[in-house]
Amino acid sequence: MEKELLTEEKIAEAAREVFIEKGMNGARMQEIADKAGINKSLLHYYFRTKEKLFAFIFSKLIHRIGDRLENLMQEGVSIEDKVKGYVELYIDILLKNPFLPNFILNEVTRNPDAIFEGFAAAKINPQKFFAPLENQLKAEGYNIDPRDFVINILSMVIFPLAGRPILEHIVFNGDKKAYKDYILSRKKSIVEFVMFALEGYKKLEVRD
Amino acid sequence: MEKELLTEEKIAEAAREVFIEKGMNGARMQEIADKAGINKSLLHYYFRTKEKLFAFIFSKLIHRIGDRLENLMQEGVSIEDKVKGYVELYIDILLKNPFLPNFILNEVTRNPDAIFEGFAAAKINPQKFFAPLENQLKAEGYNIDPRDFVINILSMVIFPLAGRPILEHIVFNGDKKAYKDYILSRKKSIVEFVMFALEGYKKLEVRD
DNA sequence: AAAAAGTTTGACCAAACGGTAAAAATATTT
DNA sequence: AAATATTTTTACCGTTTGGTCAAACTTTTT
Repeated sequence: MEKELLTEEKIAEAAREVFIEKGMNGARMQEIADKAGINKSLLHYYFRTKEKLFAFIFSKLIHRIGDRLENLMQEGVSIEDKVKGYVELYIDILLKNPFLPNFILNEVTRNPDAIFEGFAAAKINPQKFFAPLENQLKAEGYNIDPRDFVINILSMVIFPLAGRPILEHIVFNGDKKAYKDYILSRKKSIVEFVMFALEGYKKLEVRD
Repeated sequence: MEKELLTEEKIAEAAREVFIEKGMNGARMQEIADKAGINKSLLHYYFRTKEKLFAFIFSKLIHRIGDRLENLMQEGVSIEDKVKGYVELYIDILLKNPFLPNFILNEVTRNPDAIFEGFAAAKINPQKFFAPLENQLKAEGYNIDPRDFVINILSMVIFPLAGRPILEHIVFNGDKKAYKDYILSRKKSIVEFVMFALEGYKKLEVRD
């Protein structure tokens, strides 16, 4: 009884890799089995269907992301330091997991309902997130919609990594090192760009 | 001879819709045939393989995008007006084609080589694009890396539309109208955000 | 050590898929 | 109108894919 730990973990790790790289549609149960060094039947023994295996992997992934978001909401940290911390953390994570952004964008489009159950289970709560942020922005004199603030930063961090092949080819002529150096340089330049923009919102009258 | 026009166009339109929504892997020849109101064999009569059909559709798409990019590079238009024009044009296009960003991000990851042949054929030339832009930015006193300038704007325009299901659910609690209104409001707010940021770059010393 | 429970394997299946071949229908040329 | 070329349909094929089943092997319980 209860010796299943090793095998199940090998499967989970293999499935995570294949799913993230190929997506639900592109992933093959055979490939996952091979990568885990086991039989395809054994895969169905542990996770009866592909759908169930996928749901399991995705749910774990979302939980990890939810936890990380939570950690970013500590009080007593200035807006600038939050921006800096967020940008650095996520660029590092995404550089190590190049397929993650596309994977999430994809699956969330392919099957929204199933995905959002995962979000709900991970207790990702936007109101707990936006309300304090809005207060802090106002307290530090930045009169910007907190949604714009968050979404603009998210965009500038994630998009260049999600669109890696495009940038790498079109902007950097296939020079992988130049691309990676550029992405790393964005740790500074995004913070700079955001803080310059925020400076402009200091001068604005309070709106509605 | 040469009556093939109608059928071929019906196929192209159906294929475009299915490919953009489901991607190359998710698309089914049968679904394309059904949507075009024809037989599956007839589909293979016009475009022998799925790969060929996909290449044809993708190539047309890239060409249209390349043309639009070209139009945005006219001289004699201020940076602010270029930002404004670009943001408005692309938000409108992407609102009408919700699956386009994810589709391109996806296919470019799935099969880069084939895709970049398409880019090359569409004569998308980054150097012709970045050099004049850098000059104009400097001429107007904005000491910012033109790559940051372009990529940040691209990010802020495309990402919230590529991640529509996520934003719609997490930020707007499934309220589609609230989401769409917000995206439309970004036509102004992105320009504002960018111009505020650019203001900061005016004060910077010229860097290498 | 026998029985029972859990794990792993190999052989196999039905459905879905991309694709083909030849007949049938339609249009074009002579 | 007969012959020719083109377009469309019908029926089918080989592979791939997710999934099953019973047998074999291993571990745990009695």
